[in-house]
Amino acid sequence: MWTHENIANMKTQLRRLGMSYDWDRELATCDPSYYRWEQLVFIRMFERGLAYKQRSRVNWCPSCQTVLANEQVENGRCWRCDSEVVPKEIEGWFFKITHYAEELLAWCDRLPGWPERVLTMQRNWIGKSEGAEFDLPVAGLTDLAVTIFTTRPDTAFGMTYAVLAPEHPLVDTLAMDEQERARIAAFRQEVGRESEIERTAADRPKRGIRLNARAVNPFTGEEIPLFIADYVLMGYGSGAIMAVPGEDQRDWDFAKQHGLRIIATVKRPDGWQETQAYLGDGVKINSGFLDGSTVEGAKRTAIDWLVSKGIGRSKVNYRLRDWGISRQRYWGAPIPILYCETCGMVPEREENLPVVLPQDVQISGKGDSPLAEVATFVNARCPKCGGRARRDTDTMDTFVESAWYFIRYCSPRYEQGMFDRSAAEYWMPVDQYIGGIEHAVLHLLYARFFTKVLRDLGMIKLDEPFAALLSQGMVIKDGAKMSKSKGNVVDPDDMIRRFGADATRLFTLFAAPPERDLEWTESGVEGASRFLNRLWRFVQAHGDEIRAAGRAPGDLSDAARAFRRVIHHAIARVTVDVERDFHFNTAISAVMEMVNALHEFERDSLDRVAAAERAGLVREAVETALLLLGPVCPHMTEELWQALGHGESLFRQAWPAADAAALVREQVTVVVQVDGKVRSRLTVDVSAPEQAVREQALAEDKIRPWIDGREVAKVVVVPGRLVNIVTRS
RNA sequence: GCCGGGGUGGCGGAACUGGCAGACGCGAAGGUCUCAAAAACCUUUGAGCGCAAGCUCGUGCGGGUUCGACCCCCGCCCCCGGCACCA
Repeated sequence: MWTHENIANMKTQLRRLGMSYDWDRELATCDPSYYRWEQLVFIRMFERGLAYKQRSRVNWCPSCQTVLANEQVENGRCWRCDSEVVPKEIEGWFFKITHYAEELLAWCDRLPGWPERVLTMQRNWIGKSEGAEFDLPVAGLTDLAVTIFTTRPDTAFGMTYAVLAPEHPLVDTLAMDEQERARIAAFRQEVGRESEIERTAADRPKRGIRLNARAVNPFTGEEIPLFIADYVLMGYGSGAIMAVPGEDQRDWDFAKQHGLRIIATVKRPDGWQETQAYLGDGVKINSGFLDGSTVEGAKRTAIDWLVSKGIGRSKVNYRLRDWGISRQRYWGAPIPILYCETCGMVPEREENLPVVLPQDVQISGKGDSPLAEVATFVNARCPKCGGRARRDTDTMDTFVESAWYFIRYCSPRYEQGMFDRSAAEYWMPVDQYIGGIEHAVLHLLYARFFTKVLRDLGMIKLDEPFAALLSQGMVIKDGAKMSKSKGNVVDPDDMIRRFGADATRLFTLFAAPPERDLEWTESGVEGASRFLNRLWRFVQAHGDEIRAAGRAPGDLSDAARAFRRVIHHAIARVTVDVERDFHFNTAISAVMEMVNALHEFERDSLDRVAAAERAGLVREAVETALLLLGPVCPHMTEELWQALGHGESLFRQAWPAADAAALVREQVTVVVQVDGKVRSRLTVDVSAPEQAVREQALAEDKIRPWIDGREVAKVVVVPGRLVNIVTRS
């Protein structure tokens, strides 16, 4: 209900602003007829292991009472409500987006229509790092080893200790007695107490405790101490590291605190002070068989050695984590999985889809899904054996719904499947997608992932959903992003009431190019309104003249020809700006220039231009202005268009084409510079030969004093632009 | 720290492929109309100097390339965004 009311309000507002959407393709993602296909895809993904359930530590928003995906946490806070996120151990569903990490990354180089900053954000988020993984045997325990990941296998000879994440499962095995177990438990508690925000605060002293067990550095055969420390995270790599304090700043800090040995394995540059780790390039030293090679070479040699010994391999790690999609909310598509007492976890049968979100749900706020309270929903029959079964009570992240709606748009009423394949393959990919930058690693990443999943399920031949992306800026008012919580929102209805939809639209497009933030100022809207009023009044005042006017004659006076050039220049400019760059701001300014010139022409031409010529040009200018401005200010332009006696709508007219002949100039102004400084201007025929222009420039009265007594070393002539006279004293 | 984007008048922003920096709009100042105000219209509006013609300076800072640099190159500074004890 609430959702449908919101949709209705939003539609009213969009209509009021005169937005032309194809409402025939409208769809609601909360409609079971939409999300049933999502449930079907979920089942397909489940069958292929792309959707799986796992108990793990997740991000929990205590205010929304739900799990959040990593992408939905910003600086330790919920993207939606800004509350501090806490860790919580919970069972939930995940989509295996990590399976596509490499492809998602690789395609970042094949999306030339996307802004660089969005691609950068996605690359950062995926966070590929290449290195090696290998085992450190635990001293005295032949069958036990700690697997570590490093990007610097070349520094292995400098490994003077190793560190496991506090939560690392091996830690329990390594603990030797009750006393040590107690120390570990105490340390874990200390670390676990901290919030995400505290834990990620920069420059925090590294804490850790030493284990009784020791490991062996396989490169040197030496025994080294083992630690657990808070600076090693279970969620990345293998949750354990080799520590090389000589070449890693974190290890250096920790080693200094605990009095551990530091070995340099790369030759330092001259004058290097041993006050920090050395991260640069250089020749390997103190590194056995790696000595003498470069860092890059040593990395390869070290990996080859690990492989030959059978204890390690090269390894690529990604920062990207699987997409946690379970939500404990009362919206989003239900997860179509049942738990049968005899068959276990079973997906719903396809013919039983959709699993519909029940109505009349009580919100308990207990941290459980509200659906768990609805007996008629929870209790069901096993699709396999018909016995008693329980439904999964989580719903899918609503980002799943938005991850494919654009494909549904291609055939919104299609009932035989998620989409009509031929329609989808005809329309997709989206030629030009538009969205806010805040979705750089949310929606835009999920949509790319989901598209690839659909492709691999054999449903569509499509690698990427969006060929080109325009990421618009935010609306800024009084120095802050416009938002309800900041209380600085502008009510569109209020703007429309006071200035009209056209002026509101005109200002919005005029104030800045779309990819930049838009600074909202009321005086700017007033300015837009002023411009439109001026045009309105002009057309009212000249209506009769325009309606009576014929076409302007072919042979025009100079003044008329100059003005006609402005008209056609505007057409050319607007066409290019809009079609190529979406730079409506410069397009609009070109129309404003043209309209300004129109006022001037009307004022100054009375005694200089013949009446027929004048009326013809005024008509051409006004009609062109209306056509060019039509998409921006549809209401007023259509009304004026009709007022000028046109029976057919403005929006049924062809887009104007610039008359190449009108753009031609017979004469141009050429700047004359002496040593790069503008000293004079010349008006010359466009066809004037270079030599003549040069001579004319040199002969100029204003130029002579600047070159008298100096030797002219060189004269640069740029046809139609400038003459630069270079002198030597 | 790494990666990306930026830095141009009082403000939002223009400047096409290296060729007149500041288009267009806002704001401001002065004027016309008016008893007055609003609206509208006209003029001025990068800084400095000058009666003027005009001159000098000027696109974050310092260098460089070039006849010529907001634009290209090198070295910095600052702002915004992303990532970050990620091994």
